[in-house]
Amino acid sequence: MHLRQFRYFVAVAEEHHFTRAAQRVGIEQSPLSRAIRALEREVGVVLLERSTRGSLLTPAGIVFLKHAKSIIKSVDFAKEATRAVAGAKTD
Amino acid sequence: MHLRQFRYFVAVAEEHHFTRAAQRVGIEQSPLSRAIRALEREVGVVLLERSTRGSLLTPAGIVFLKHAKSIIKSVDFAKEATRAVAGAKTD
DNA sequence: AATGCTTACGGGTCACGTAATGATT
DNA sequence: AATCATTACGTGACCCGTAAGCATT
Repeated sequence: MHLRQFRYFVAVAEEHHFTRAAQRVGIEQSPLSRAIRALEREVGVVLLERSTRGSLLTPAGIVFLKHAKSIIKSVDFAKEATRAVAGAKTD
Repeated sequence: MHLRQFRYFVAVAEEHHFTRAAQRVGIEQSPLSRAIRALEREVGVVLLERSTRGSLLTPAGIVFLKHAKSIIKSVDFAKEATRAVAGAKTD
């Protein structure tokens, strides 16, 4: 499970649209579609309801989105906090 | 940043020893060493103090360890919660 | 036909294992 | 010499982009 997948999923969830989400994260629709499928496979749950007019979150997807955003923030914060400690030591 | 790296790091941090940590996570010392180095490079901080008798956490490593464990738990919980919602729907 | 997502294929990067090397006791 | 960690090298898996395909409006 790569953190990249979390960011990809958040983008699709917020855009309701693979094409726009792909532009937002800087890749093409095709690899984005695969990445989301892989994520769904890993979690074992369908997170998005695809249609010809875009993609909406399933109830499970809504739950996962909340967690995913929180985890991304946690990771960023972990890095910052760790750097702060190291910086405080070396400075 | 792969979540695997978090698990690897926790193993080394808790074992104070690359060889034992490698056994614990099911890979060899060599790739484990590289993975930890890559993690340190990505965070931009030295997390472990290596020696011939093992490896101990730096102050920054101690901080990162706490966050890493928390994040791993969060990810596991996110999956469980998401599955629970999906399960509740289909059952 | 147009839009949106998915599958097929080829190429580059990444992660692993084995083996050799470096460093400290 | 023994122990612990780090490069060196080759192989298999993974991720991306391009292109073709399928479904719905």
